[in-house]
Amino acid sequence: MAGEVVPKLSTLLKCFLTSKQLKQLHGLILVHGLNHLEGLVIRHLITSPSDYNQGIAHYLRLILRHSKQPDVASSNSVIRYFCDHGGFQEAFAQYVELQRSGLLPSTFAVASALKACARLGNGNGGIMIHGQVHSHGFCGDVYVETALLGLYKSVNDMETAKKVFDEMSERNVVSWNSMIDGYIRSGNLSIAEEFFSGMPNKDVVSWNSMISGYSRTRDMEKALRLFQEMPERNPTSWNVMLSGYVESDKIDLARNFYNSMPQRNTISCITMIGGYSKCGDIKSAREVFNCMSQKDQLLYNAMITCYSKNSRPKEALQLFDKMLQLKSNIQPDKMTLATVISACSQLGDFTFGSWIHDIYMKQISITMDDHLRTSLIDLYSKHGSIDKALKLFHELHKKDIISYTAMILGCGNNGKEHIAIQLFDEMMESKIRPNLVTFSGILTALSHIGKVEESYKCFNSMKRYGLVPTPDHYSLMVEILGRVGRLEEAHNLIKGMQMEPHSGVWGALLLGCSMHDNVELGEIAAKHCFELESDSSGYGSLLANIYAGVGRWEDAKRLRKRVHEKGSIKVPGSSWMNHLQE
DNA sequence: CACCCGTTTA
Repeated sequence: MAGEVVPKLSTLLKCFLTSKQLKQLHGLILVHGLNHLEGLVIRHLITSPSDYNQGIAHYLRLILRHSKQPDVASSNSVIRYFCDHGGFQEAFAQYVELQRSGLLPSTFAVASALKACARLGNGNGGIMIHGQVHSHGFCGDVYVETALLGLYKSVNDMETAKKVFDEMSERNVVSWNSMIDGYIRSGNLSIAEEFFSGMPNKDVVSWNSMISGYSRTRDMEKALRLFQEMPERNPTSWNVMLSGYVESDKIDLARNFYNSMPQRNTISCITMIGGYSKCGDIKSAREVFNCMSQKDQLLYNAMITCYSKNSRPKEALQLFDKMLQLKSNIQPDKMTLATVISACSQLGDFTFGSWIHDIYMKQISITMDDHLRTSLIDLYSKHGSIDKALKLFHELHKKDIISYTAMILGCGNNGKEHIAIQLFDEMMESKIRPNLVTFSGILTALSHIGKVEESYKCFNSMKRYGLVPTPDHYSLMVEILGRVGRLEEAHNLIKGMQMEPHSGVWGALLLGCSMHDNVELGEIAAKHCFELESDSSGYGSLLANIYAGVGRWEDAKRLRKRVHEKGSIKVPGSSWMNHLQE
């Protein structure tokens, strides 16, 4: 029977089969006891042009795990297939399984597993494989050794990478390029230069890496010189230059360069969108987006992020909607959803945000990761579901500055100030550097519980982290001082500011004055608020309250009338301004 | 086996 089936099966497998059809076919193979044909099915799966996805990965692992005769060749090819298609977790897991069943991996499988570890940041897994490399006698294989070098480079251990490099019996251009990339990423541009000039044969990647090194240090003159000198360019060369201009905030130069490019791919387009997003030019970003005829998921992600980052959550959600409506079968991924959840938080659309968490993620089988958790922490915090947010926070695999900050803010705004302080201390102990947003969060928490001296300590410590307090931080300090009635001190703090205070700073002082019926400083604060803000009705009411509080009913009445009539108070021509300017 | 893009916090 097998004699007949094999040619038929081979013919069949040459056709395009959906993964569902393949599963049915595989079922038939098992039913007829033709287990030796499983290898054929696997080979078809990993060479078929259809996209790699979790389903196929899962299915392949299932076949390998349950096949009667262990098939080393298939296992090895599958590891390589996973790795080449970004399934690093699966590649590593499959390698471990192969190892466990006592089979000998091929050099390609070892190299792939090492690459997978490098990409996953799984240093320990990689080091484990390194040990096995010795016992299997794979040392001397340039692919394996270069992958090993890549592993140490990816965990920022250039010392060991260099050791591997020095001990290699044979080096190829990739080994050299990997070293150059490693030194550039660790900020050792001069060592990278040495390797670059010392290597026997440079290829386009070597040149591109060096250009990206100069781009990173904002040295666009050197980058351009190298770009002009290089013997041949590929699309990456152009894109590296482009991202250099964007990174150094030279958006006009970037645009010129973009226009002069011989060909533009999705990456060029995403880079431009990112550049425009950074300088708030949403319109130009959208134009670039629209120009691209073939839009993929990454492009959508970039544009949705642009909207979200620039406080346009409505547009972000609209574009997300459009992305889903398309017939072109673009699936959102973790990154899309993290951004969309952030847009929901900004809008206060808790219903949609939690629907994504509770239902949609399961529907499209997207698993939770730390980025998603962080955006959900923010969503739940803003909705007041602080316990849910805390639960997510404790489920994080790696707490970073963003997640700590989101949680500190959430606690500070939901009556859990002491947890906020605790988290802040915990964060400092784990040597995570706070940023400006973190300080906004912790100062908010301290403000709510009236901790003046702690706030000062906190505020003054910003310098130590190379942070310059923004007007928002001054606002918080003024609010804290104002709350306890230290208004003169708050005023002095504002006067000592190195930058122009915005209306929020004076507004905080005005609020403090209204709580303590301080007319004198209240008028000064109000005056600044009216100058800085076109809609001053809120400030006007506050000042009116102060007048009323000290019994100046006429002034209060007159001011309230103006607020009521105009909704805003123009500085010149106000009858009571004369009084203020005395 | 190497180079370029997109994820989360006020």
